[in-house]
Amino acid sequence: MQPESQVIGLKKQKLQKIIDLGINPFPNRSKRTHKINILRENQDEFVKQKQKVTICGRLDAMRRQGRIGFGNVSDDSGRIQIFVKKDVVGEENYEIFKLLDLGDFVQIEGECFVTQKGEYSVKAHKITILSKNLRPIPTVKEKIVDGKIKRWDEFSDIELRYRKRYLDLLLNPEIKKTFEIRAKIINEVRNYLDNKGFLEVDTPVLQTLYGGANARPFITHHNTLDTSFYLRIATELYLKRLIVAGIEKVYEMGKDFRNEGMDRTHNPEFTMMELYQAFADYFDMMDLTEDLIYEISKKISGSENIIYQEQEISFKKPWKRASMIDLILEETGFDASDFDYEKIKKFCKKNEIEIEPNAGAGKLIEELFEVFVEPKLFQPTFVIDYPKEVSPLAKTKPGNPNLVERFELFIAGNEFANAFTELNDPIDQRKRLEAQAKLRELGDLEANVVDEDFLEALEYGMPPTGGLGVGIDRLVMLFTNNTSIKEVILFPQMRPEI
RNA sequence: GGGCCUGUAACUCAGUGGUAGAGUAUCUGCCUUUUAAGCAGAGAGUCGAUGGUUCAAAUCCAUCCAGGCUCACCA
Repeated sequence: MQPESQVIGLKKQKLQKIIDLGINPFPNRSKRTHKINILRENQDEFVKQKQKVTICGRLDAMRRQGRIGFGNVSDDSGRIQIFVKKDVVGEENYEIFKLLDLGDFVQIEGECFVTQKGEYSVKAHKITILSKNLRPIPTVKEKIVDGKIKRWDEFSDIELRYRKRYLDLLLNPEIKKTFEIRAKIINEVRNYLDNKGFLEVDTPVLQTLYGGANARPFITHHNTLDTSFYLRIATELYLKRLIVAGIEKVYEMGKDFRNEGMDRTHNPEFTMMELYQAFADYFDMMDLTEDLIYEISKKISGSENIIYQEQEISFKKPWKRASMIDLILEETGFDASDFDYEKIKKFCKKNEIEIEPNAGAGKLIEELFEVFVEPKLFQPTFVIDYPKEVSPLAKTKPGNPNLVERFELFIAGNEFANAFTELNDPIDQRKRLEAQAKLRELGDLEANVVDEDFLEALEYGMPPTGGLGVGIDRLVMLFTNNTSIKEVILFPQMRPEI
C-alpha cells in the first residue's frame, strides 16, 4: 500500500503464499480450448449445452462477495465475465481465487451460463494462475451508456501513453486499431507493388556516405573497421544503382533516420517507401501514386472518401495537378516564372519571408510556395515542376532550364510524396552534386555530399527512370485521423527520462 | 529556439500564503448472481527539481527538468 513499492511488496507476499501452497505462479504451459470471441459467437448454443470451455486471459476486474465472486477476463478477442462460487470450485481453489490480483493472467476451466442479471459468463470449475502480476496496473473502469463506452480514470496522460505504450494498448484498446490499420496500409502498399511487378529489396541502413535527401544524418561507429557510418537518410542512391543493374521495377519500405527537429509530423526515425521504375517518368509516378492511395482508401475506409479532422477528403481520380509557379500566382498574384532573383527577393522581403544567405531564386520560390500555398492544399494535389536549385537529383524540364520534372503530393496541408523523373546524365548529376558540396562548404549542413560510387554507376548507364517516395507514417495519420506522428508510431522518440 | 499551457497518491483530478484533499485502486471486515457491485474502516504523497521571498510556500519569484499546443527551423 503506501508507496508503490509497498504495493509491490504485498503482491510479492501473495506470490510467496501461492508458492507456499505448492503452486507455480508462472507455469510453463497453458491450455486454452476457446477464445472469448468464440464464446460470444456461439452464446445461445453454448449456454443451452452448458458448454465446457477453458479460457485464458488477463483478469481486469473483480467483484468479490463473500463466498462468491465475479471477475472479468480479457484476451485479444474480447472480454467475458467469470463467476466463481466456493461450493463449485472447492475450498482450496477458492483460496487461490482470493489471492488473485487485477492484472494476473489466469486460466478458467468451466461452463457457459447466464447469471440472474442476464450476463453471459463462465462458471469456473477450476482456476489456474498463469502469470502473477507484481505491479499495479492503473485502473480504468468503464460502462456502456447508450451503446458508447464511458470511462472513468482513463489512462490519458500523453507522455505516459507514449513512454509506457504497453499500458496504453492495454488500457485504451482502441489504440490497437491504429496499428492494425498501419499494418493493413503497409500490406496494401506491398501487395500493390508486388502485383505490379516491383521487386522488394533491402539496402544498407549503415552507409559510409549518405544521400538522396537534404537532411543531417545520425553518425555511428564501426569498431572492427574503425570507421564512421551514417544511418541512411534515404534509400534513393542504392535503389538507383539497382536500376543501373537492370532491375526495372524496384522498391524498398523501411526506416530512414534524420537528425533534425521533432514535431507533430517528424520523428527521427520514420518509415519511407521508395520505388524506382525504368522507362517511366514523373507523370507515370503521378498515375501510380494516385492509384495506390485510391486503392488504399478503398481497402481501409471502404470508399474513395475519408473524413480527416472533420473535413472530407476525396481520392476520386484524377487529382488536381498544378505547377508550383502557377499556384503561387493564383494565391498571391505574383509571377515568379522568370526566376528574376532581385524581383523575387523584393517580393519576399515585402511579405517578411526570411531569406537565407545562399538562397537563389529557386529556393525563394519554394519558400513562397510553402508560405502561401502549401497550407491551403487540403484536397489531394500534385504540385509539379520544382525549381532545379532545390532538386539536385531530378531531371531538367525540357524547355525550361530553371525547372525540373518533380512533384510533391499534398493532402490536408501536409507533404505525402515526392517524386521525379530521375536525373540519369552522370555529367549533369556531378555538376549538381558539386554545387551541393559548395553549399555545404558555405555551411548548409543539409546539402548533399558527392557520392563517387553513385556517379560511377550512372556512368555505366541508367535508363530513363521515374522515382517516388511516400511517407508511410503520414499515410497512416491520414487514414487513422491522427494529427501527431507519435500516435502512429508504437514507440515514438522521447527525451530520456532523468 | 520563441510564445502560451501543464506537472499534487498507482490512475483521474480538486486545492491561489496558514496542519496536503476527493473518487477509483490497495489493505482489513461484512456480504452466495454482481457488473463503475455495495457498506464500514485503514493505509497511502520529496505537491517535477533546485534556489529565493516570507513567521509560514503545493500556492509568490527565479532557474532547471519533462510534456502538450503553437510559431520558427527541418523542402
